Amino acid sequence: MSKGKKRSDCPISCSLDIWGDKWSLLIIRDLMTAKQCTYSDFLRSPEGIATNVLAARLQMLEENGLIKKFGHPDNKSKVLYRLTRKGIDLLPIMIEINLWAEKYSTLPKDRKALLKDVKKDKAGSIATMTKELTKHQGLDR
Amino acid sequence: MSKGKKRSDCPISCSLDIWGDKWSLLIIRDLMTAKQCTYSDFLRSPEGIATNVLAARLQMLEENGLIKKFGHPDNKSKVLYRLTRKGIDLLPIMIEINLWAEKYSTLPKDRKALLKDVKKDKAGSIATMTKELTKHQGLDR
DNA sequence: GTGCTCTACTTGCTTTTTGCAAGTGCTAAT
DNA sequence: ATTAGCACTTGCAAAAAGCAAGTAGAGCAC
Repeated sequence: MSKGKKRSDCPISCSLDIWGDKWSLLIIRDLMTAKQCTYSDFLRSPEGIATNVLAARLQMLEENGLIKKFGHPDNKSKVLYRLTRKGIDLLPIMIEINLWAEKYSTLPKDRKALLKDVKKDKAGSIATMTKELTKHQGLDR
Repeated sequence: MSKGKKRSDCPISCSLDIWGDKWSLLIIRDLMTAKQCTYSDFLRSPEGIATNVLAARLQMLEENGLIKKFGHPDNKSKVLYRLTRKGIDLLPIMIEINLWAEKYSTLPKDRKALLKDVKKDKAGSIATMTKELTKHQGLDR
């Protein structure tokens, strides 16, 4: 993946050039649920990403403006990763993936509860969740 | 990719296990726009998938029930690939990817026109497009 | 029928990417 | 001063992607 240029002008293809691999959306997922993560938070995720692959993905996601690095407020050796607006805007895609997966596979019950609300008012809950993420990343200021 | 088992119970992760690579969604895209494709149709797409990779993806997508093979009505040596319901249901995800890409990159103007309608009434146009696909695959009977 | 073409793949080989284990450099706590 | 935690890097083997060429069956053309 890394620095490959785009394969065509198709929006699907261009999007996949950025985050169309097995790991990128899991990083985004972690950031959407936890709001901010350290490098080792990502490593702790159940899927078990390899550390060198994680480093490569984080760099690519940052280069493409989906995430951003911050220093930890009270620990110089810690780094925090957060979503940018461009990253937050992947939320509708994530929601739809969840809904698709719900229809075609069995998922954990905590996810099911969350999706119940979403299905009642998709646009509304996306707006609410987006706002929450936006605020937490300090992007509203 | 191929036969790997699932990495976790997360719906995002499970979905990516099936179609989370650089090529699968482009195959789905082709089927959504063309309704049915032959092997060589896929090869002709602008991104230029390698023939062995295409064969592997088609097999995986069929094994996972997203697409299905049919014989060509008037030519035994031709094969037609079509979406199943499970594949058609990826439409909302594809739409959201298009919308995201529209916001963050420049896209061809024919796509822009299509998205204009979508933005006016997202749920409505997804329903219409799904119905059209469903009918064309003969899944309504 | 023989030969030629088209279609849907397969095979073999090189290059790139992934996965895994171990290591490095910096910070912070004991 | 030693140890521990964190954010990576490095080296190497295994897997996947990319590329070129080949194969098997169907469908004409003669």
